[in-house]
Amino acid sequence: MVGTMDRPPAVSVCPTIAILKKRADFLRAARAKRSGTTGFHLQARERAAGEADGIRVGFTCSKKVGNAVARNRAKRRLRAVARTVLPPHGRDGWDYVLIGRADVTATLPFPQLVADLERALAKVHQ
RNA sequence: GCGGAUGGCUGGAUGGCCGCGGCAGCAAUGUCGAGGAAAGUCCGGACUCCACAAAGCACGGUGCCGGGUAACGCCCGGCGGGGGUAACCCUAGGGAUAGCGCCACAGAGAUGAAAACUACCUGUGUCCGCACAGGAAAAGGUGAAACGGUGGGGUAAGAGCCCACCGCGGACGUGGCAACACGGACGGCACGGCAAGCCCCACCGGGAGCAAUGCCAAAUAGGGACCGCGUGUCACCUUCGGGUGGCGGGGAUGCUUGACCCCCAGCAGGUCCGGGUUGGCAGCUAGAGGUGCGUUGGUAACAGCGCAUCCAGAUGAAUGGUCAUCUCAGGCGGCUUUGCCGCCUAGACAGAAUCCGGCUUACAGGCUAUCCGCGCAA
Repeated sequence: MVGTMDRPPAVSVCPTIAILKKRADFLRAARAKRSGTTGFHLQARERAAGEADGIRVGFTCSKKVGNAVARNRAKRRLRAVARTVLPPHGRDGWDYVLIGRADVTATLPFPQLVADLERALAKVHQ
């Protein structure tokens, strides 16, 4: 099992991770870089100076994902993936938005989701 | 044992590692954290704001009877009707002499009855084929329904014309709180169905909803346009400023009438446009509370009392992610074959959003109680 448990200790590299709550932030992120994977979509944006500190992340699961149970489950898995991957791989000063997809976000093996996010981050950071 | 009927319960378990929200705490930490339907948003309430004398009309809902409840369209018990061998199930089930409307097709005729054709009887005529007049409403044919049915008497032929039984209506009596049930003098039989077509009757109902509502902060404007009312009148008092009363006008959130009340030079009210915020706090979770046990009343729903116990409050929205083991169901394989082991797959419906009581709908699998029919055994 690769991505599961042996993460580096979240000390030096790890800035605080905040949750996006404002609709405006989501809209701004949607106009920036994006990258699709099998399990989800990633949107990422480097904030202007002085906007906020740390890494910020938001999650979106529309009605297309399914009923309330399916949406919640997809969102929770995305949250778990973000918590695993972002501390080592995310960049300070960026906003990330993870968008769930119908069926696959809830059913794909967890290690694959982790690998997907790592790859997608590398892509948008270019 | 097989088949069936009606309820009730459950809705995977345990443990690592990593997390989230509320509360308490300086902190460490502690503690609590989705459902039987949280769902659909279909009823009923609590709560909040607005409106509110009252009456009438309109509109909407409910609709056998009795009870339960904060209330209900819910629940319990009973009655009528229908289905089933039975357990049991289904049932919008007030009024058709208040009125209107409808009853297709077929049929002569579809609702106060009227009776055409074939057929029946009598009379007259007759070219012996039948025609005309009258009687009758039994038989035939249509239809879901044709104004009682069967048998007998009776008659020219017939007919409730008469009689018996059945059906129908039914004064009255008995039982029941009632719906209703049972009996039934009498009536020769008239009085069809549809009210889930309008309607009538009885009862109930003000409107909008937690994005209700209240407070705070910030920011911008410190606005523009339009509408509506309008400088009443009389009497009395007066310190001459004004005050009181009557008349008149205006004001009622479905409409009309309208008691009381309020207003009638205030610089206020209403509508629209433009601009800003789309933040925080309260409401916000303990209430007609749930559950269990006991007890009292009641057939029951339920109510009273006692004890114990439990009680999420998020707001881009917490209550989880992942791994393992076990459990349960199915499949495959193996073996030491009433069983055991291994591997694989599957574990439903579904996520609180102010809170309660219901209803409806969805649901893998499992457990359980009572009852009925058949078969076998005794």
